[in-house]
Amino acid sequence: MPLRPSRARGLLDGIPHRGAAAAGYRAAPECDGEPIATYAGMLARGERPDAYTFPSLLKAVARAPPSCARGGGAVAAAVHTHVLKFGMERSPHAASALVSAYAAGGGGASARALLDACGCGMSVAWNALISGHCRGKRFGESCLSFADMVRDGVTSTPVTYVSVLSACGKGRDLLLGAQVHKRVVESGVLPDLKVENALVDMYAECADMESAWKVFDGMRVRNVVSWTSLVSGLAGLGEVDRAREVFDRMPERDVVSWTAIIDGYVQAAWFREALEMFRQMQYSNVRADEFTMVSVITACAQLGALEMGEWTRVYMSRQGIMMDVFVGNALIDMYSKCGSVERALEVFKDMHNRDKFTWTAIILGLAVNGHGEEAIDMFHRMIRVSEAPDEVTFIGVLTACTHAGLVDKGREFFQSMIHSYKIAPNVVHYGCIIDLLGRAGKITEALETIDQMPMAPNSTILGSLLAACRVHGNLDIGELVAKRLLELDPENSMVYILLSNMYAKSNRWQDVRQLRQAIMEKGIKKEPGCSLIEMNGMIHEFVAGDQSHPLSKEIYSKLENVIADLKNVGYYPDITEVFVQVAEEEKHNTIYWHSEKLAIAFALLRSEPNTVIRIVKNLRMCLDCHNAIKLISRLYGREVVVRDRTHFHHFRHGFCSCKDYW
DNA sequence: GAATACGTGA
Repeated sequence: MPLRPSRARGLLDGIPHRGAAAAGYRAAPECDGEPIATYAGMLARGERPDAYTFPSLLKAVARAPPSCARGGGAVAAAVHTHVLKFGMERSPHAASALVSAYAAGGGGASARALLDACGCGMSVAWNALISGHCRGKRFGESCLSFADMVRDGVTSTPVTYVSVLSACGKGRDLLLGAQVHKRVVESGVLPDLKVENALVDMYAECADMESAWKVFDGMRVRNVVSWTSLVSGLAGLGEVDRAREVFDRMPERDVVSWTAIIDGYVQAAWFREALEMFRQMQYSNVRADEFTMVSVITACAQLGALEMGEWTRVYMSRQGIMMDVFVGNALIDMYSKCGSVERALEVFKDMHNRDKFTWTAIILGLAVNGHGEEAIDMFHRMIRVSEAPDEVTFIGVLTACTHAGLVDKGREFFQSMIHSYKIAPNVVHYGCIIDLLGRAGKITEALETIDQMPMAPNSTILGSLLAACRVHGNLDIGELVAKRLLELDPENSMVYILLSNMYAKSNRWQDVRQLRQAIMEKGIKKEPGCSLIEMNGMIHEFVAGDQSHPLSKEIYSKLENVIADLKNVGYYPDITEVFVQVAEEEKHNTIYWHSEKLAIAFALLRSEPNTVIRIVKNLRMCLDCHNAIKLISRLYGREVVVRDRTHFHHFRHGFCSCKDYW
């Protein structure tokens, strides 16, 4: 095992002769470069570091951006060089810190070698190994290290238990967690607040709430951490209501508890509740931090709440909250999901540290907003800076090919993903390929691909092929796909809508009637359409036919005027996708009152002229709304962005970015 | 004064 650090890259090279800044280490704004500069200054003054210097230095560089040193524990190695230079390798303090840093940075072998060599303060060094692996997200390694420690007969301390329990929880290893619990009880370290908290958290992370409560109830002393573990455990199980009850019962709440409940709402897709909790948090005198803001920005993204998303940046600068890589990534995603690629790109360009999430977010953002070629360029840039793409990155790349109509390129990327990057395609990747082929009109090939997939197609895949059949007028395969789709998902009202649309297009009115009959008989209900629009920081929700908005009267009369205007330029309502069994005239009303039309009427009433109208819809847009909005964008000179369940529609000058394919 | 518990992103 190498005890000498292998090629340490950059981080502390040149110290003490030059300052830290000249040493190839340029602290990014969110990265605290202070301790390194301090260390450099110390050496420059001829002072010798002592046993405590290196642990604090390592703590500081643990937060260094990955671009400074990547993999294999290079950061640890850089510091290791200095430790050796000053002959401090026998210091248990320095050695333990190094073990931890090596393990965290992926230098498991070096960490182990160092541990075996240092021999003193055994428990602490083992603890460092276990927790280091945990910090590096290698939970299995962490657990194995604990097993080795036990086998070597090294005494476990409370810190050992806390570290290994944390690894069990994060690695979802309930079996080992329960075994450690037994040892904890036998060891006699209880009662110990931190160990008990680690137990509660381990059980909560492993979704065993019963055991978590049992430990919690048995605790003589509890603190905010004990409570927060329960809150996040419940939230993680999707039981956000119960999480909220526990949250409300907590004797005190800190920023972590608040973030846990806010994020719980986000994970449960209760985005408005998440924002409401954030509002309450501001009243509670607990300051938000980067973690909180990531959840808040995510909620804004999902709601399409661009104004509020923008406001978070003002808020963060006022509150002194750093824009770290997590926040930056969340912002990129938020702008993308609000249909504002330009702003997403601005954030991307301003980011000093980027990781694979950053690249993936911008690739996806460009791709779904119809900038396929630029997305592919980004992918190549990502490869050039040696950031390794993963399966999500390829979803972005394949989506980009779909949007740019690059069938062959998409196929190439799919192959290179499998063979060069050794990523096994999942059902989503196949979905992209089906979409790619379907969109290009290669319906037969798409169907063949579905049948050759190593997994069963889901309703998304079949649905995308059905949509392709509609656009390309392939009724034969369309009927086939619809049948398979209904076997999979009998309540799927979209199937009937698309199929009926195709029948109508081929003048098969008898089939249209039969389809309608079938729907009536089966009692299939269409999920109500719902559109969100943000206005002056408020999120307004419209459901089809909904009259609950305070300005309802004005909105409906505005809508009537708009429809009259549209009819003057040749609009005629398209009711081929209307399924309720009512008179023709009422069918017209049904589509006039679709939620996105109400939202647009509201926007035309209340928003500033020339501003972009942004709507988020829960379902696929209907044909009629798509036609109507194209005309509205031309007639009123307004840009409209609609994000529906699967696509972005950027309407400008009478055209839609989806080129009528969705 | 080394190792330790709760909440982040595509």
